[in-house]
Amino acid sequence: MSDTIDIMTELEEFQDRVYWLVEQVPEGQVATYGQIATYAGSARAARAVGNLMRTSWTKHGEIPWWRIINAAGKISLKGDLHRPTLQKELLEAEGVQFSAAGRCKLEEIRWSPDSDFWIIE
DNA sequence: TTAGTGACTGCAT
DNA sequence: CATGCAGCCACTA
Repeated sequence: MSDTIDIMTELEEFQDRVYWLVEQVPEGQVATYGQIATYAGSARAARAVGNLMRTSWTKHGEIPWWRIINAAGKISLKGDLHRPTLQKELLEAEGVQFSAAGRCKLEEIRWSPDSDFWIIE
């Protein structure tokens, strides 16, 4: 019984962690779905992270959802038709540049948890 | 509780 | 590079 409760708790925490992590990504930097999934505790839940961004980005106005892109350094084009355009505009407004192929230099602007990440409880 | 779904990812072609 | 494909996982109805 406590097992079931623990599992449910973990799932809820995963979701909350994802939102929290996304909030940590600073302006001008980006993070990948897989990255967020990893730091949230489930390295292979990248797809699930994408789902969370898809289903509730409008409900979390404080979350910089546009700073989350795919591992190829590109903006995911699936789903909503207008969101990709808006996402690109928002990122470019922060100084993120995209190649003609729609790819940004992930190696240079990828966010990584620094000291304060571990200090915050 | 089960089955379907998708803003993903790494590897092969 | 661009596609295709199978594996993965949390969310939802």
